[in-house]
Amino acid sequence: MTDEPVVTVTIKDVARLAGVSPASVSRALADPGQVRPGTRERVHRAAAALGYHPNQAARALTTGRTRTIGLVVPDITNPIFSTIFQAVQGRAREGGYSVLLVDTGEDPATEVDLVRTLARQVDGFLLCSPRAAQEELDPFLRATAVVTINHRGRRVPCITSDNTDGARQAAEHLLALGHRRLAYVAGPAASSDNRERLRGLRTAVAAAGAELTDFTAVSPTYDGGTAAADLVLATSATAAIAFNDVIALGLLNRFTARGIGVPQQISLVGFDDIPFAAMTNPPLTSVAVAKQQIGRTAVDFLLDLLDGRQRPGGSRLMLPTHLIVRGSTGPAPATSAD
Amino acid sequence: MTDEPVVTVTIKDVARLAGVSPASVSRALADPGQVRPGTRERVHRAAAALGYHPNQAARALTTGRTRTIGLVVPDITNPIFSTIFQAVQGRAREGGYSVLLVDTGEDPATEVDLVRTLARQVDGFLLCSPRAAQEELDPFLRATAVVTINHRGRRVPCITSDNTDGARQAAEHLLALGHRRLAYVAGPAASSDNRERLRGLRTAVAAAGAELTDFTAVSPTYDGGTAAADLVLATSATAAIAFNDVIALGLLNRFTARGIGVPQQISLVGFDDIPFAAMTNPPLTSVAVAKQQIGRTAVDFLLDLLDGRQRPGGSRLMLPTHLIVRGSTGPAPATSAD
DNA sequence: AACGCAACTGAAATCGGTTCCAAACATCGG
DNA sequence: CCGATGTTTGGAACCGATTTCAGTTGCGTT
Repeated sequence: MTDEPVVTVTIKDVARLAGVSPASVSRALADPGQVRPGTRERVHRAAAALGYHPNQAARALTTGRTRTIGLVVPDITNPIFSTIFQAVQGRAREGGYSVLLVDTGEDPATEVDLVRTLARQVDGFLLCSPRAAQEELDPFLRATAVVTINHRGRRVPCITSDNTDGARQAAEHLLALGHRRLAYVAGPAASSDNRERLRGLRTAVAAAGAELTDFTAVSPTYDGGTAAADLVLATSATAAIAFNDVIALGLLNRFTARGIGVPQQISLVGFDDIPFAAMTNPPLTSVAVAKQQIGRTAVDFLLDLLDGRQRPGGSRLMLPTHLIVRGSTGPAPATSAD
Repeated sequence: MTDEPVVTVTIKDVARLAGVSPASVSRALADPGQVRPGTRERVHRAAAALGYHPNQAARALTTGRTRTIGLVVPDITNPIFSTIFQAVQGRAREGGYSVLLVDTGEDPATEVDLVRTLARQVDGFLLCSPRAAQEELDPFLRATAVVTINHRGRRVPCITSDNTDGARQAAEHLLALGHRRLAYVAGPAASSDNRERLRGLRTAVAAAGAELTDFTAVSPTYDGGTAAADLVLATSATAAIAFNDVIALGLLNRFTARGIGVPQQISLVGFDDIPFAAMTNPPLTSVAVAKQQIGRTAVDFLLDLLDGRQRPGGSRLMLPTHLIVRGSTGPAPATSAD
């Protein structure tokens, strides 16, 4: 049992051991060019010997930088968000940042509240699929650095997916299979993703002279999907598109439970291409988004913002989407062709 | 466009407005009993008027408390961990704490490394299903407050599930269905959960005079499961138990892909009872653990530790598990009864 | 009215870094 | 060899809170 001293080792301890002033230690560690090679060497050796790790709180106090970024998501159990988290954490760590994850439970009020109380503790926020109204969040966008993900804000840097095109791909796939009556199970009204997906569907469906009905799911969750399933079946739609895969899985489950064959009687398409989409029976056709790149780029944008760097291409990026066809979509049933 | 001052409002500003000293503001806000009702009233009004939020970094510097706890998980995309995160965040927030989520990517070295570098930034850690060897983490257990989840450490407070009993329930369920040759697809060797589950199976299977083969999955993930599926089929086992549901889903997928009927030809049981387990076809029989209570209690234990409170019952809790029978388990195939 | 005690308040020290400023030192050209 | 210049370095102020310590106030006694 090593009885190592649990006392905290401060910059002064390092300074004493290295035989320099605390100021020099700070410089040697932060900006090696400021200090003579010999001194730098001694400082580094001393720091290593003592196992010195700077106190982030003290550093934050003077610099005003916490080196922490807040990632705000509606529901971390949705794999789309946990995957984005991993990408964010990876990139953040490369830049020396930690990630404070905030789950708002899909509740706009909670979202606003948490952002407000945490605003002073982070250098900036990554707002992922915000559910709160733009106006609610506006005050913070002014006071704190913010990059939005999956949401096209007014003058905020943002990373989005090409939802309109993804929706078009999904619709055309279904239309090509002979479907003429489609149903869309929508997500949160505040979600710009949702609006864009709906718009993409409407355009493609209208161009083909087909029909589109839309419902709003109670919540963009599995249970929201099961609840919406019967509504979809009550229409005579032969294909359903869900706002996201989690809803789609809920639909699938309820369809199967009611003995409706997928895709024999109804085809089903989701969004996001979460890993579980490939595991269901039948596996789910889905519109894939670039989760990794979304997460990494969002961090890049935020760090640029914090460091006052200007992006050459501007801080708005729209990433392409692509349809992944699996077993949940098939030809429209012959019996319902009228 | 409201042109509100974006300048930070400090305790001095509040003090000036309230006509008292900063010290009194601090007292009025922190400990209302210390200060006269009239003063308290004025301070609160001033703070509210200015929208004062104390600077956490400054507070952390004097108090030595960051009011942040670190939750370390192997893989946040595994729903068991994201669910635990939600429970942890909920309870932490009630106590005025934020949660720094750390995903180690199932890598023991990363785990040790991240814990080391973040140790100074949090008041304590919740180590969830740690993959690193006990000795590796020991130094931190001394220096930082730590509560382990899903891992029985030596003298560390811990929250675990009754894995042995859960495994027993699973085994007896299968034995009752007539299965005589079982296979266990194991998880990480460092996981005490894994060891206990294996032990529980061994005991129950031995008592019934049946057979148990075990394999170690490449990783406790979906892909690990698909990879292990063929190994399982190569034995003549009629039932497989997986270390967790994610592995089980991988097995299920591969079984289905190879045309093996579940449960007609092979029965399948997972652990954790993640929401997706109910969504597959067939839905997965699984051993449920008390995710919510695990997360909440872990926070309680950690806060007790930080505040120097002593738990009456000691800081070790084992929560019961229970088998949830779904469609993936059925009678052993008659043809293979020998 | 004077006294003692308790409750309240403010000044100042402190936490552990960073950074400005000025002093010390080294380097170079003339 | 001297002064001018540029590079390193240490001292001290500062960030924004908390907390100790001592001083002030208010109140109840006698």
